[in-house]
Amino acid sequence: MTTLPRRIAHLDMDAFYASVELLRYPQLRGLPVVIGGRSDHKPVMQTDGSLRFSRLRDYVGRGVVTTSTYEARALGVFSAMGMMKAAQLAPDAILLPADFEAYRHYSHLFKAAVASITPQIEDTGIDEIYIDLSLLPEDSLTLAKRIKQAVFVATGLTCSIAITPNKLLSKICSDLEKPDGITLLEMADIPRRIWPLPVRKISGIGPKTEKKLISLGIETIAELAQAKLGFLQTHFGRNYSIWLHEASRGIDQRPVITCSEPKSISRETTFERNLHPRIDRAALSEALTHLCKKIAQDLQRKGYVGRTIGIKLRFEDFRTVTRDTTLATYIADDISIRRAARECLRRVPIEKKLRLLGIRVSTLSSPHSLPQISDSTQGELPFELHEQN
DNA sequence: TCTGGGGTCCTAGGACCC
DNA sequence: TCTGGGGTCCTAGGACCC
Repeated sequence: MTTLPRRIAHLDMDAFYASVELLRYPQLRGLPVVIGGRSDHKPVMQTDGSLRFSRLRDYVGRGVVTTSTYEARALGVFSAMGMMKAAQLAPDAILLPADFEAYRHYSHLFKAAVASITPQIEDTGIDEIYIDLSLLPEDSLTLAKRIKQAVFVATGLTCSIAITPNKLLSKICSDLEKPDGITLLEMADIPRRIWPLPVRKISGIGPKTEKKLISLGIETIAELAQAKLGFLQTHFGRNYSIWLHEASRGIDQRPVITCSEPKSISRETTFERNLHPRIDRAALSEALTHLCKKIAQDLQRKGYVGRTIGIKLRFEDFRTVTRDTTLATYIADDISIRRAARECLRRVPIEKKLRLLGIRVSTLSSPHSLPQISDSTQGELPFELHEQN
């Protein structure tokens, strides 16, 4: 029996957060708009009933750009850029705070629209999914158009879709015709369409690896494909080298994963100003308490308990340290989380000011799916034996 | 340009067990 | 005991993704 080539789609919403904001504020269409920063720059209603929007030039403080419209991108403003730099490049751009509740709402809408066509969907983020189309009868172009139409009808938003034999290629290709694009690609197209691209276009090659590859004289995916596996292995780990070698040839056997459980739940906060471990002790303690309460709510809302509690600290020089501890029992309440986090904190020597504090809960389990204890030991082991106080 | 917040996966060493 | 080898769990850090 021969196996048919797979047909995997990657669907990526176009400038998702910014586009959702434009649905709400259509008067901003065509203008450079930037989403990000703190949430104290919401539009203000004027006495004449019109809205007054903040401008990027008015922004002061920490924060990065979350998303920008294509008009703002044309001015050089991209995701993850510091707000202060963005303000220099586009001082007149409209500034809006991120509204994740609204984005999650539209995320549900577009995913439900695709699910009405096929349930073979892998969730990979708020604004993107993979879809396994292998078993559908229609040709790829018809499917791409149908999916885009369903998404537009459900949300009023456009997306870009690529359909190729695997996730790696579709992920690269959904970006090639943005916005509102359709890209179809087969293995035979790789030399012409994939190899000329810079290595960074491969999802999994980040800034560090890109820099290292360039220093080795490898800038394009074609040059990566020409590199001998043995050569790569002298500069990268064994597994990563094999992956680089295969990725450059468009090889990727990963399946579309239609359901998965979270591995960790975390909350972190960057302070408005760096906090001194002793002088600002009260503020730090308050931040810790707040994070623990939030994460306890998250766990409860999502129906998880966890037994590994970790902290993350970032110092003013940006050095980051983590500590975690695994308990004998699963917990989900803020008091227990805080107690474990405090123990972790005591193991870090803090000699610099702090800019970030984070809390993470991992080794998760759903309370109803906890390993059952046999009747004879119920109520004895392991829960009470190791109860922490 | 001093760089957010929520995640995943990988590596590597040590403890501990058989 | 001058010594083995595999498996699992725990911890810390790093790269990467959206």
